[in-house]
Amino acid sequence: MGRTPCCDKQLGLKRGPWTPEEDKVLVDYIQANGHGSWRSLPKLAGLQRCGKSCRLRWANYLRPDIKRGPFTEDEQKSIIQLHGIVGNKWSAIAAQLPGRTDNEIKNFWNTHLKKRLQRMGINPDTCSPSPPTTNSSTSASTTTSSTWRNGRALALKLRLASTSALVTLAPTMNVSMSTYSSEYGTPPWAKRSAEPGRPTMKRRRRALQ
DNA sequence: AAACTTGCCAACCGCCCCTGT
DNA sequence: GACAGGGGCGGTTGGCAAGTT
Repeated sequence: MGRTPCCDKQLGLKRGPWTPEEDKVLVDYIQANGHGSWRSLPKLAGLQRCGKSCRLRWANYLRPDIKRGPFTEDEQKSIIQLHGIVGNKWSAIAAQLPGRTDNEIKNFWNTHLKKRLQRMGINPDTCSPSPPTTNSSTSASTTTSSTWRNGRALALKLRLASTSALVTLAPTMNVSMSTYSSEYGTPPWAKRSAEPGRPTMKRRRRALQ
């Protein structure tokens, strides 16, 4: 229904890593004109990229308000707590961490936090102590890819359920509604989506080049 | 020093939702 | 109400650097 073929399928569009020249073209264009329609942006800016790629590059890397550098202890705690509540809703988590991108948080979770929790004997999916993997589908925090296949539907449900959802989910993480609100402000599911364009940590490899 | 393995992360892919017609 | 276009999201992948053998 209404789904268009990915713009990436167009012939002649460049893919892969962005060059500094492309970055500059994109930044200059957006700063001068705003991004407007992402689909038409590449043509207007003179980029051989699809709009989706431009949006991702801007959101994850080029935006000026991106916070670079390692995650602080507080940020890590926040990620763990929020993940226990909303699961793999990276955009919702990112919305609570100014300057961090969903992609960055997702990568950090998968490469650092998940392993750390596992080493501590904590199930990263449920944030509960060393649960025997029972495949219980009743846990709202069960975040395997299959369970969260329709993650956006869940996000919608959370938004609709509003506070009651938090009341249901919070016990998993020992986070009460008042605690959550005071610490993080508006719950992520109360927002339509994450704040667009939270760019990414600079790439270590590139920095070394 | 070379070969191999592991860790990391930017970018891609495909799905779904929202909005306008 | 149905459809189409566009944007956003989460999962996955590819490639490079660092570490190990």
